[in-house]
Amino acid sequence: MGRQPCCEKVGLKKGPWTAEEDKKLVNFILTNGQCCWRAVPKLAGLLRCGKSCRLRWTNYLRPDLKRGLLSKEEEKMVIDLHSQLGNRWSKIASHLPGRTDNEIKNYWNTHIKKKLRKMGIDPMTHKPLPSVPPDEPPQQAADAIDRGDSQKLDDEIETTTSQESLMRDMESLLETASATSPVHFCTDEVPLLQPHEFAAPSSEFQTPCTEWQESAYLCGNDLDFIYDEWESQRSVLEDHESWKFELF
DNA sequence: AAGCCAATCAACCGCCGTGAG
DNA sequence: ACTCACGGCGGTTGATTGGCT
Repeated sequence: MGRQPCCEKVGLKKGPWTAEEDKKLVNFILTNGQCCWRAVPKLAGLLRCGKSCRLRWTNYLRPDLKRGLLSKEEEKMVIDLHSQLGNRWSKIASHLPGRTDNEIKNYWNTHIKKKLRKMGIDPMTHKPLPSVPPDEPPQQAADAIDRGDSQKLDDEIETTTSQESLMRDMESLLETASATSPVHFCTDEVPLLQPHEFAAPSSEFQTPCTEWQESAYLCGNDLDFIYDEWESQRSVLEDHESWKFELF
């Protein structure tokens, strides 16, 4: 006997969210806060699975989300945390305010993984990849020799040399990150947020709102209404304990 | 201009841990 | 102790976009 589906799938909409659906979801959550996700679509008038609503909110509509590529510092932190935690994206994301696990996972798979490999570092173990012995040129360089392609050969040598120096850079970078990171824990011991860490003073509470317009712009949808809603209902939110918990 | 391919990222799927009954 | 529903997580998929030929 299999598990019951999380919701009735018949007649539910799938695929990309429309601006109209976003509007409904945001309006509902701003008015009611986050309650039982299973009930959200019904109450908000959405033909979506509760899970889908939660995902849309946490990964895209939440007003405290940052947008755009990760900064150098964030990237360093992700690499460092990944070396300690592995693919525990939500744990990694919890150390990067405004970033979601999905975003970090995607960024890792599309950018960092590639970058580390290029530098001769195994992205899973964070150790040097099994390399070709120094006296044996890499295959591409060997091919260049075979073809007598001196320019290509120069390029390969240049690449190999810069890979070595990049790898040294990365090693020292990781050491620095480990030494300076405020995060100190072993693999199975992830610190929980203390109450003072998420109960933000009211001045900080406004920070997400200042970024909201830009987020709306960057995500391409017409989300000005969300910003307006957010502003107009902020006083309500400030009294809402669950919101404080979720946002900070 | 058109077709192809790779990169990107939002969204989905299915499993797992947890807590209530 | 057990079952079940729920939220959360990580892996994967697929639509879209941009670059190249």
